[in-house]
Amino acid sequence: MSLVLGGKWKGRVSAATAERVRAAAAELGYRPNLAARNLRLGRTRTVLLVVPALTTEFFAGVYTGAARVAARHGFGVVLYPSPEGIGPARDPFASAQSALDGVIASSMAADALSAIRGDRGDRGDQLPLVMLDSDPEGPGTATVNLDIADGVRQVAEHLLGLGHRDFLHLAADVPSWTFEVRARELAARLAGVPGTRLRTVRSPISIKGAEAAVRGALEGAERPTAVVCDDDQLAAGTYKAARRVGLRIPEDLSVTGIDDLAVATAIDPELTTVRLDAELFGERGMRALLAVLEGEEPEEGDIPVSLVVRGSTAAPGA
Amino acid sequence: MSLVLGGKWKGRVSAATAERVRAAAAELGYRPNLAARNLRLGRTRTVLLVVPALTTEFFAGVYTGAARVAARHGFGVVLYPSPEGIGPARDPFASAQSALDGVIASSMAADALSAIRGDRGDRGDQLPLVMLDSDPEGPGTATVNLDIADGVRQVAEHLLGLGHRDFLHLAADVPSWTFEVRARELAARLAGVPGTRLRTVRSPISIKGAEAAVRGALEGAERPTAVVCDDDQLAAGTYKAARRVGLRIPEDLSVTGIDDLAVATAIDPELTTVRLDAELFGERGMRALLAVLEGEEPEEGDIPVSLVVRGSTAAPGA
DNA sequence: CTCGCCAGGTTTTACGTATAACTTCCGCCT
DNA sequence: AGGCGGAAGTTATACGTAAAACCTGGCGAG
Repeated sequence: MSLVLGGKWKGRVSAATAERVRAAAAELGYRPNLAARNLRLGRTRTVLLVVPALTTEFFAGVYTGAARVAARHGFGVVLYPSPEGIGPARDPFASAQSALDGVIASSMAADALSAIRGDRGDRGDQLPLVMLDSDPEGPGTATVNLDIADGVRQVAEHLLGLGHRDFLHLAADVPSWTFEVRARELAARLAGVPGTRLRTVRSPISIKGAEAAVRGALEGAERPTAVVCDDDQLAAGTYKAARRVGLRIPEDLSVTGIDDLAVATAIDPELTTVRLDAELFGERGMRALLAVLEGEEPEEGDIPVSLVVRGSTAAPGA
Repeated sequence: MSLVLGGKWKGRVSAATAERVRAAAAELGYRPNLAARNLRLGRTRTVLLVVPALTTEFFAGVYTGAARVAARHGFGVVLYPSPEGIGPARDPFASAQSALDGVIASSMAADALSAIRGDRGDRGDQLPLVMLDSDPEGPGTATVNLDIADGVRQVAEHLLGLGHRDFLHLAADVPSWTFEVRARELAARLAGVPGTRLRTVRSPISIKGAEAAVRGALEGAERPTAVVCDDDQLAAGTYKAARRVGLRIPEDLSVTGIDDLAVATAIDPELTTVRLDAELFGERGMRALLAVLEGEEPEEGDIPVSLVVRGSTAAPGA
């Protein structure tokens, strides 16, 4: 019976019988029991996606992309949002280990990741692990990254081209490789231009937090002419702070973001930002994991990003 | 061995032996095999959450709340975003049926729901189903609702109190009980006040869509003084349309939303809206499902909502 | 002193699947 | 005609757990 549905009955069962079996299965409404199948096969066709928080469009997009590819291959994707979202579920990774074929994890889920690493360190079992947005030299069977460095370079290029020289980097206060890259790349690109100035302010990723964090830097004569934000939410907070201190965007202050979330076009003026294809990111992550499971080489190369120029950037003092 | 870890070894195994077993299990790094356990017990401690799309903060919050309660009871939550997000995965519900203990479904996931209903109709197996935001008289073992009617009533009250009489209802063009309630309740509340006018415009739930849909209604002398939106995203679109036609908010036009998403405070002025506690919604949904599984009666009563008055509403012609 | 009972421990079975191993039957070649 | 090979079909086994069923030995009561 499993032969027929499994599809590999050539030379084992006659075509007529196969058809009879199919008819009978349909008649009785037969559905294979997943638990039994998983037990027998020793694999579950389920992967774990570890994300920092689901409450952001970005990771919702990553999930959607990963789930789409997964479904195409008969896989399912379960989520492991970081503990602060779910509460103190002790070691859900370890307890679910036998129910997983692999893991995809964002480097932004640092806390969850350390739990995983700890567990894997204790014992020998190596569950395939694909890291997203993470140091290629770091842990993980494979790494899939967005070409954030290129995005930051494009932002710097754009602002320099408009004539800006006094920059403020509104950085996400989250310890993650992807944010290190943004800071490093921005500094590197600006270092080549004489007469530029680059200051940095850190903020948690939220509109309110960014507004509070950046406000002081926008007051007084020493204020920058352009604010480069690690994220669209930080940019939205910058809008609010600018309004508070009486600065017009883009006339008095240029602002850029990264992500191209819905909020980027909800605010006025619409935000110049770097578009990240979250769904493609998820797809690539899942494809990489599938490749690892098949024993193949994962696709190489970072995922390209693109600068979307909107109304929040202009020449300084325009 | 399973006895000790199961916790019900009183009168079966001596305390000393239980301790020895525990020590040995820890030593060997023993982890129970989930597939085998599920097969043996005939239940999986996994529930399916059916949502229209994950790319919205709201359902991300619902998931977070549901997952939190689930984790506390040793349950996991897997997602079934509607097909358009995932692609044509045939009948994932049916195929995963044996791997589920129950289902929580939003009425907004109409397409996915019909698949579920169809499958359940064919056969006798009744998987516990908790409906969210849905007609209490409709299908489902239990129903958990937000008190949207009360929220709409508060919005109407607030605007009437400010002196508004000419209303536009920007309605979500999604066939769902929750949106029917909003329309019905708004009309009912306004029907009691002489001299009021209520028009309706429909729009898909997106900023761009709303901007295009509402723009025409804001031009000309016949324009309303207040726009009541089914959702914060629709409100954000209304902001953009208002700006296009040169209307100031709130001086020329009052706008209200529902949800209290991040976008509500990102836009300027901040949006007067009805706060829905998405996480609590998810928690209640999960608790109801757990109650059903335990054979108990689910908690009664709608979840209260609250009007958050911000800067987008004022007296007409202020 | 013997029987019975019960705490404490060991063996057995079933869950539903996938597949290896085994049986049966028929036709064809030598 | 005998046997041999392969197609078609049948039976057996293992996956790892939970729990029922089944042993065992010691102690108290009659």
